[in-house]
Amino acid sequence: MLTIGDLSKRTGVKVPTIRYYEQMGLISEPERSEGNQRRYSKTDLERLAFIRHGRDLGLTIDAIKELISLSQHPDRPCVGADRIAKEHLEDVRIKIAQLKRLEHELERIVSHCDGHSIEDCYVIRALSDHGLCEHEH
Amino acid sequence: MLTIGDLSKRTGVKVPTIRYYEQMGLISEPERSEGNQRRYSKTDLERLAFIRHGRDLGLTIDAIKELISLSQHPDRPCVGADRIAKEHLEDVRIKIAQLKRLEHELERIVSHCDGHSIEDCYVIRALSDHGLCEHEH
DNA sequence: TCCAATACCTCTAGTCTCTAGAGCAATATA
DNA sequence: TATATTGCTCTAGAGACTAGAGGTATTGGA
Repeated sequence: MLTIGDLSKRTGVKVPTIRYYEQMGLISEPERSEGNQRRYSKTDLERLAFIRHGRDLGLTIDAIKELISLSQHPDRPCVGADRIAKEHLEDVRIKIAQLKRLEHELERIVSHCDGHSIEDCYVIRALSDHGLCEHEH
Repeated sequence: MLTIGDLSKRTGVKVPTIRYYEQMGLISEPERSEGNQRRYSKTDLERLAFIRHGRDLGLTIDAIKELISLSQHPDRPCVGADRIAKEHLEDVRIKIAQLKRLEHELERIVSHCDGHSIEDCYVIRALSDHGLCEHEH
């Protein structure tokens, strides 16, 4: 039996976050000690590690909830889980593309800056005038 | 004189968002019509376009505030503005690198999925067992 | 065994950047 | 003039936590 602090240390999920996950229905309400403190089993530890891992990969709470519910029906085909992962992959790729355009734009802006007065500052001017940008964004 | 709706159409910033920016002190309180409706000048339009542009580039409200206050002292050197842009560029690069690792991980997870039962689903297994990942994350 | 330190409890509110809705007033158009 | 559209304020909600107040349990050392 682990205390919430133990669980936190082992998974790297902060204590208030664990309670938050419980509230959101991601983990079930654990047993309690006589003094009303949460006591966790090894199963709870695994579940939380799963959640942590999903969050690290950028999945939303809802996506993780769905995966958990899928994983509780081991007989069904796993197309659902596959779909969630694929959709997320697509989102990640779009985000990368966006950020790359942004990187480009910022590089251009920064490289034009000569460090003199604000009046001529390319950073300020570029922000004021979209026309100075290379791409739409 | 522009109404808030005109301003919204011209800048692409939604009406409630404009009011929110006013509340946050990003734009000054505009004049009002006799019936208490906001009326904006061309200067307000430029300021809002500046903010919009900054937000599109991913700058925080605070960073934009700082840039605005810098731009109001045109005699000072622009190292401040330059620093803000450079720091942000660095953040963007870090984010891109993170997302790329993630993309890689997700690709691997998805490609292993055979579409059969959950029991053998690589998506679920990968989330349950960090050891199946290639990198730390 | 007692005391202090630490960890835990609940509850509320705050973070950030908006977005949505209720209920009502002003303005524009036919 | 009647109606449609747009505007107003205020409050609450989104997502995923985080922080703090005020109090209780548990643990380790003297």
